[in-house]
Amino acid sequence: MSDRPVIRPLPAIDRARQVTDALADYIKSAQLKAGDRLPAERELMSALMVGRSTIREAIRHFQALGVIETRKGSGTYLLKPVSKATIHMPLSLDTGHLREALLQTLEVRRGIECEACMVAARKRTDKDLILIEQNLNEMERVHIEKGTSGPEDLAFHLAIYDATHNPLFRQLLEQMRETFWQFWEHPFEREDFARRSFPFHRTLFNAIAARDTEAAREETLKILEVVEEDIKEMSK
Amino acid sequence: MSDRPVIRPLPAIDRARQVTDALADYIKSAQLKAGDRLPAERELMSALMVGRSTIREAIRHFQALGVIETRKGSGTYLLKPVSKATIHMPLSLDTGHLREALLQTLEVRRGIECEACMVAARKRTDKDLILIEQNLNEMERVHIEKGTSGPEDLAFHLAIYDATHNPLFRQLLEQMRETFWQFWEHPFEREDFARRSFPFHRTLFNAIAARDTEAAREETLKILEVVEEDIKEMSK
DNA sequence: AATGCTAAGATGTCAGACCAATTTGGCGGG
DNA sequence: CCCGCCAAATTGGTCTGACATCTTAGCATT
Repeated sequence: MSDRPVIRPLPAIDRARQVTDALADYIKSAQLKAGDRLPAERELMSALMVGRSTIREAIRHFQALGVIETRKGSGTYLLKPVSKATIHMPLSLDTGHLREALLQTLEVRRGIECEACMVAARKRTDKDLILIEQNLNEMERVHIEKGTSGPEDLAFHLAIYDATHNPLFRQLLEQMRETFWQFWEHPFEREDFARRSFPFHRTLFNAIAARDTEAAREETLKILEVVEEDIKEMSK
Repeated sequence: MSDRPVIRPLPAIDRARQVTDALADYIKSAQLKAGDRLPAERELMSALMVGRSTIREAIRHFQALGVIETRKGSGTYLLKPVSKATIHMPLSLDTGHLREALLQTLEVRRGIECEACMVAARKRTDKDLILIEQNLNEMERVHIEKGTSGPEDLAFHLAIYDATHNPLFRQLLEQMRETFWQFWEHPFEREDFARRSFPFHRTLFNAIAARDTEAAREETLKILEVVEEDIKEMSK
């Protein structure tokens, strides 16, 4: 019984890829931001003229990649904007204990973080420098006031990453932080974690301001050494 | 109306997570290696007592993470052994053009690669050193004989990554290479790509042999500088 | 023994139904 | 008029069954 030729001539290969691409394209074209809600599965289904299971498998794909999140009864939400051209690079880390995973990740982070600060020292514009200093001042203010500074510390480092004018640094380092926040026993939030690294933030800023790449590397290493010691201490 | 208590008492939360965990556990317990075939969907279905769609969504999850691969009509195959405890860290990279992506990635790679070589210089055992030198000798032999050495060059660097005793270095750097091999116009394989970096491989080895971390960093930087110049030249 | 064909088995997709959680809107009481 | 409660609509989660398509292996023919 001839289903006549084809309204949808695409059965060629890989409908799944087509759907993930279509989803990514929609996200891009609709200018969706993190937190925005995506169309319901049944809407996508009729819009793309594919079965619901196909839609769901595409959603699961992005879910695994940390791009979207589903909330039962509510909808699916965007976590990180993507496009069809986005390159996904999933890493799998196998270690015995969490402590080991943390330290190994820190070792890699040391390489990336040092390079980021060196590049920032070389490529930063005056505007970048102003932003970094603002975040540093805010961080120091909060630190002195409350004795600790979680979000402000992060903001300071992110400002440095942005000063590299290479988005990969921010994406990589931010994602590494996030991943371990998931596995961390949140309630810990030790008030004194990495507190000893506090003074090196100002010296790191000075190095970047002076465009002194080697000094920037030195100061970054000092900060990370404190982090390493504290991780070893806490997870003992 | 009592469906009586429960054959499957688990509807609690997250059946999907349960299935991915079950799959990961099976992979671990069955000692599956890369390339091995997993049970058919319908087998898993009856074994775990869940619907086929649930199984498929779990498979799609691992597929997105690069853990398994499905071949229509054949089966699903394991790419990277995992366990329930495996930490997955998906990275998403957004860049404009390929040239830009290559250079930005290289910038990050410089950080990681330098750190890897420095750590290798510090932590390498004598056995690691022997392996590295074997790969170096083979690479030099092929290079002199054929004028180029793609796989042998890779093997040399992988041996260095392994000498760090931190699996993350190998995973990250190998994955970065792989990812761009996908997007590369394969036919390129320019015979002279990075050829000028050839002599620095021996000096890098000497630095690692001498446990001289700073020298290892210097030689690695020289290699990567050649790579950067060649990328700029070729993608012009 | 080599070859070609068929059937079994696998994944890929679609459709329909029901469940459970959330959201929404209307209704009634304050 | 406002607030709170409850029911209906919406939405993701799962199961079942069916069919298509590709792969593989075994069988029969030459």
